[in-house]
Amino acid sequence: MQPRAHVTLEDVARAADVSLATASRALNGMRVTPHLRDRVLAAAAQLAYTPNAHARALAGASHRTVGVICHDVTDPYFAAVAGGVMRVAGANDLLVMLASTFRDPEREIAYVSMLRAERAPAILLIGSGFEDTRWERAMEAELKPYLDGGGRVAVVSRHRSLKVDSVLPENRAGAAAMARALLELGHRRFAVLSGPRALTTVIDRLGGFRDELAAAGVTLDPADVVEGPFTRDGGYQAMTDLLTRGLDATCVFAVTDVMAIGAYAALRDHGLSVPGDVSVAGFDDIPIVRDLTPPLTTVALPLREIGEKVMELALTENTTRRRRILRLSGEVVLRASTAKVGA
Amino acid sequence: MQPRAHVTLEDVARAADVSLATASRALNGMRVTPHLRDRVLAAAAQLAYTPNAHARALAGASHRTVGVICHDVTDPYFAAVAGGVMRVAGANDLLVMLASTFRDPEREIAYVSMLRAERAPAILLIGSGFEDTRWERAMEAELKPYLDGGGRVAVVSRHRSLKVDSVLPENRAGAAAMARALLELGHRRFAVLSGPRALTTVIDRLGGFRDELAAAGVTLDPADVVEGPFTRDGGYQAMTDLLTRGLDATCVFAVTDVMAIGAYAALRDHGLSVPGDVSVAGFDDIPIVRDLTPPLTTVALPLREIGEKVMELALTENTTRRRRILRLSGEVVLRASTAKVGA
DNA sequence: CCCGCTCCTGAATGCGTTTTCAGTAAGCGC
DNA sequence: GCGCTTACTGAAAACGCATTCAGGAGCGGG
Repeated sequence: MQPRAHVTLEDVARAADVSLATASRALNGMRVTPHLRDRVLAAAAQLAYTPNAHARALAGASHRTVGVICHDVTDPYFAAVAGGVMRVAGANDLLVMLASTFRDPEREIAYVSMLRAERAPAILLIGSGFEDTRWERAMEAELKPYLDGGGRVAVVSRHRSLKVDSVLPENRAGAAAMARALLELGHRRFAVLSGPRALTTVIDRLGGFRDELAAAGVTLDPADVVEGPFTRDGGYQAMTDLLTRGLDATCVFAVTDVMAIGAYAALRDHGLSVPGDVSVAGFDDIPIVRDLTPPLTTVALPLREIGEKVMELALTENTTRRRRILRLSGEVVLRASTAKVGA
Repeated sequence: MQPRAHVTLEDVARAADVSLATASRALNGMRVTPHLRDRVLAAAAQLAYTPNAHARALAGASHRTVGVICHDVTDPYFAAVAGGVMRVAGANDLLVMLASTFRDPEREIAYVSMLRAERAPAILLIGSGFEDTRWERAMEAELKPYLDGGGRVAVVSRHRSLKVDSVLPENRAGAAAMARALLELGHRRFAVLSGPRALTTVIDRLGGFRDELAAAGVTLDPADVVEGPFTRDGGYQAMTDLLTRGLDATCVFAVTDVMAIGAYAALRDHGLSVPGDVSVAGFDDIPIVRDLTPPLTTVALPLREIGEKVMELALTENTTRRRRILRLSGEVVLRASTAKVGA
C-alpha cells in the first residue's frame, strides 16, 4: 500500500502518455496543445505530483528560497522586522530559510556557508555587525565568493562592516533627536544603558546622543554609560549596576527598547518610579512598549518597513554603479516615561 | 574577472588531480589516502568550494532543511516557541525554512505544498488549527502524500484536526486550574476574552475554564464571552466591547496573554485599574507579561520547550505503533494582576 | 615466488528537471 | 497539389553530486 517514495515527472508523463518534455512544458504553462495539457494536468493532480525543487534548481530554473540570518528569533525587534520580510516574501512566492545565530559569530558564518550551499539567490543579514573585528573579516571572506557567484546580499544595520546593499536606520540622527527632546524637557544629567560597544548600532546611537549633548554643553561622564548585552536582562543588569553605584542622573537613555524594559524592572525593584524619580527613553519602538506602564518614550523606527525594504533590495537588481543604501529615519515619540524636570 | 558562476566538485577534482569520486569521498570524510585527502581539501579551500545542496539532495544524500509553518512570526508566543525550534535545529546542523501564513489558511496550504516541493524531510505546524472545516480537510489531503512519501510532520496544538505526532499544551487542564485559582481568590462573576471559536486551542481553554466554574456552581453567561482575533488589538476590541456593554465581572480571563495585553490597554483607556477595579488573567506566559504593570497572572507554558520538543519529534523516527502525543502541562502563576475579591 | 585478499581509486550510472535540437505534422500561398 | 513556414512534440543532453562496480596496487601467508 506504500506508494512510491515520490511521484516524478516521468510518472506523470507516462500516465498522460506524453513525453517528459511535454509534461514539463504543460506544467510550466508553456505552449502545449490544450488537449495534451489537460491530460498532463489531470494526471499530475491525480497522482498528487509535486515537482522536486532540487531537480528543478539543478536543471537551471531559478529557485525561490532566500536566506535570512538574524541574531535572535526571540527578540521583539527582529520579530517586527521579520514581519515585513515575510510579507514581501509571501507576496513573491518565496520561501525563507531562517537562521538564528543566538549572537554567536561563529554560527553566523556557518549559516552563510549553509545558505551558500543551498544556492539561495539572496541572503539577508539582520542585526548590527561588529566593527572591524576578525569576525567581520571572516564574514567578508565568506560573502565574497557568494557575491562573485551572482548571489545577492542585503543587510540591516551593518553599513560599515559590510559593503553591500543595506537598509540603515538613522541611528545617529535618531539618538541626537532624542537627546534634543530630553534636553528640552530640562534634563541635564544623563545615564546611558549601552549595548556592546563593538556594534555599529551602539557606536552610532551612543555617538549621536553624546555629541548632541556636547553641542548643548552637557557632557556625558563615561562612568554613566553602562554596557550590557542587547537583551531585557542586559538592561536590567546595567540599570542595577547604575543604581548600586548611586544614580545621579534624572534621565536614562537605553540604546534599545528591549534594554529599557529591563531598566523598568530594575527601577521598580529599587522602589523608584518612572518618570517620577527618573525618566527613561528607549530606541526602536517595538510594538510592546506602548503597552508598558508608563508607555515608553522612544525613537520610533519603521520596523516592518525595514524588513520589507531589505527584502526588496535583495530581490531587485542593483542597476546603479554603487551599492544601494536606504536610510530610514526614526522619529522621537514622547510618551509618559519621560517628564519635565522639576515638574 | 568574473569567476565561474559556481565552483563545482569537478573543478576541485581537477585542481587536486584526482577523480570526482575521490574528491567527493575526501570531502565527505570517507576513507581516502591522507595524501590525496589533503590535496583535495586544500584545493577546495583554495577555490572556496561549496557543495551544491540541490545536487547533493538529488543524488540521494539526506538533506538538512526542515520546514516550519506558523501563523504569525510577529507574535511573541510564536517567537518564544521558535526560540526552542531554532536551538534544536542549530544543534543538529539543520536549516529551517520558515513560513508565516498571517492567518490565511489558503497560504498555509500553499506553503505545505512548497515545502513538499523542497523535499523537506520534516514539516512543523505551529499554532492551533481549525476544527473540522474545509481547510483542515484540504490540509489533510495535502499532507497525506507527503507522509506517504516518507515526510515527517509534527504539530503544536492541533491534535484534533491533524492525526500526526504532536506537542500538546494541556489547555483544558491549564484553564481549569486557572479557574480554580480565581475562584479561590473569591471571584464569582467572570468575563472571558476568547479567540476564534473554531480553533481547538480556544475550544479547550474556554471549555476547561467554563466546566471548572460550572463544577463550582458558577455559570458563565455566553454574553460574557467575547470573541476576537488572537492579537493585541483583538483583545483591546473585545475588552472594549465588554466595557461598553457594561462590565459586570470582577475578573477577566483572556485565553491568550497577547489578548490580555490588549485588555490592559482597554481598561486603562476606560480609567479602570488592574487589579483594583478588575482582575485580569491570561494564558501562555510569554516573556513580556512579567514586565507589565501589574505583572500578569497567567498559565505558564514551557514555550521554549514546546519548540524543542516538536522539533525533536520531527527529527526522531516514530517507533511506536501509534502517533506520539507529548502533553506539556501549564502552571498557574499568580502575579499582581489578580486580587482577592473585596481585598 | 605465487596466490589470494584487502584497500583504494576511477569510470560510469542515476537522481528529477529543464532545455536544446531535430523532426514531424499541419497550415498557407501559389 | 507542391513547397515552404509555423507549431508542437519527443529524444537526449546537462545540471552537480553520491555511489556502485570493477580494476589495480600492495600486502601477507603458504
